[in-house]
Amino acid sequence: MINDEIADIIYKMSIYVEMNDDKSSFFQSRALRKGADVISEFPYDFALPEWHLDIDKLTKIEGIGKKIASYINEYVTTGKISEYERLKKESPIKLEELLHIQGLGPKKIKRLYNELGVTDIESLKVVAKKGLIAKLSGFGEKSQANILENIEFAIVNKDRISIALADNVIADLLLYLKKDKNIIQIEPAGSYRRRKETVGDLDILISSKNPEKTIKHFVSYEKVEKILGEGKTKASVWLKQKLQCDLRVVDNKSFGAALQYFTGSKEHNISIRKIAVAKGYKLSEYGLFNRNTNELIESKSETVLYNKLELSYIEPELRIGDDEIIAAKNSYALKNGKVLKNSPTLFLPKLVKLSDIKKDLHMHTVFSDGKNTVFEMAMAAIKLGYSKIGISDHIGNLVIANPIKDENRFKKYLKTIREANESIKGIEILASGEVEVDVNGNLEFPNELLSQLDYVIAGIHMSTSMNKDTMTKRIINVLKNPNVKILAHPTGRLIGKRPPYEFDFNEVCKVAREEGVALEINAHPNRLDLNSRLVRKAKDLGCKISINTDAHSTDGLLLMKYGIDVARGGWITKVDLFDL
DNA sequence: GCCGTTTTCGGCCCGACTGTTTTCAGTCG
Repeated sequence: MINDEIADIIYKMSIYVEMNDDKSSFFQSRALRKGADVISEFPYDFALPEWHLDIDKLTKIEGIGKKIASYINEYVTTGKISEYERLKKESPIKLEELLHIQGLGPKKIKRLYNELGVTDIESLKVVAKKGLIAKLSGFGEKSQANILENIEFAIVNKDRISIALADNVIADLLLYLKKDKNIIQIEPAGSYRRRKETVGDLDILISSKNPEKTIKHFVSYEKVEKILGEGKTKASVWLKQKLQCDLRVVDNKSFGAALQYFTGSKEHNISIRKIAVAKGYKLSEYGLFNRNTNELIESKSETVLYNKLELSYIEPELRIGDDEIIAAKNSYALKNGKVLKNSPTLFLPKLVKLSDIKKDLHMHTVFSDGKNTVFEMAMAAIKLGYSKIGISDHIGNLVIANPIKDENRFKKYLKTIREANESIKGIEILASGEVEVDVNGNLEFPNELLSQLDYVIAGIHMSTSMNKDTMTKRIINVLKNPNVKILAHPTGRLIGKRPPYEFDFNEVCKVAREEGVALEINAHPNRLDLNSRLVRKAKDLGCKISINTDAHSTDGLLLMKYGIDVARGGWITKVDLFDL
């Protein structure tokens, strides 16, 4: 999303500003940094005209004033922020390069420049090797050695990783951590707990009978490549899986408050803390306190904490600092018989769970590019407790996917599925196909034949870089095909690899609702398409959502949980799901 | 640079850790 690009630039601007020593620069820098945080967590895409063109609307966002609003507008319309270009050009220092080095911030970088002429990693290396850094006041041998060590370390890229990869890393780490018998409670927090599609680092919260021993145990994990910090209550390490992991140990009686605090999002927490303040409380990771007497009110569980603030419990996936808090307020009031002002319509949803899922309508077999047979897929689905699956091999001209292209193969395909359905008990096997959509929005296979299937999934894989209008028409046209019941991975994005294609999402949702076509959440962790934000929008526009794995093997069926994560982030309940 | 039922000037979040000093500034989340 363009928001991340803007946030990144404004964050860098904050650093350039912070290099000035005066007090006003310090606060200016902090405001910029806060703005960058807000932008990166903001749930709507600033590329949408209703956002970046409307300066008044932008400045209503907490933390965004006139200046930052104009930066957003400028970046979306011109692709750059001239103030940033100016700051960068006028600075003799390759700041962005040097900031990658752990332990170097704006202040130290500035002193290294003023006193030793350091402008980039290369010149830093030279003065460090000469031993000049150790001689500076405030620096020392240790600092110099760390800088040299961290220069090598800075080369490693620190990209966000997919939630699926994070799941693997965490599973192994938790297994190890739990060997420490001092641990009372242990829970991953942060964006991992909020089930974001990618995570930048891992946060783990622990309560322990012996915090220091638990920390020692943590940093001794065999997959720790480097200890970044180690204290009495927290430690940070860099894992061999190229991921930072922060561990925090708290007193068991503050576990709930700490879990709430470390789960975030930052924006959500800021809103929650404001409510606390308005009610005469103070909220921190140590608990909810009476603001005047400092008396502890509650800290054991998240639920009671939210309830004390007259909010219903908010599921982590919803904690983005948007309207979930209003919904929680309304839900709480309704449940507790309080008078609701202005007859609100927004309440917290009862989110869909993995155990609610009893079918998967998008999967491939050996008929196209899948690894397993219809029989094997069906058996795997029975194991998962499903009552229904839809076999949906590629049909059309998508050559790389070994598609079904001719009538003979199509008939054989259909016959195989029908026979499997007859012979395999305990599950209903539907015949479908992921049919390629041509540039005009027609299916690449005769409709008379496709109508013999139970339903068709329309899938766009080719000619994806057309302009917005043409793409919108293309999608709408295919939605109007009476055989089509599901639109596969609607935006075509591949996380971190390919941006979504451009089309009018509102218009597509409108037609999808009219035509009774469900929009897919493709549960593959590389796709997660639609994303949570669009799912919420589709739901609000009355569309049904179909969560499918697009499995190409029996193992692929297990990825359903990632689709559920997205659905939950998009406020999806059981009734919003597509039924067939 | 942002914000405001004590507001348009004068405040701005904070706690843990590190490395340096010996009480603290800088960094990080």
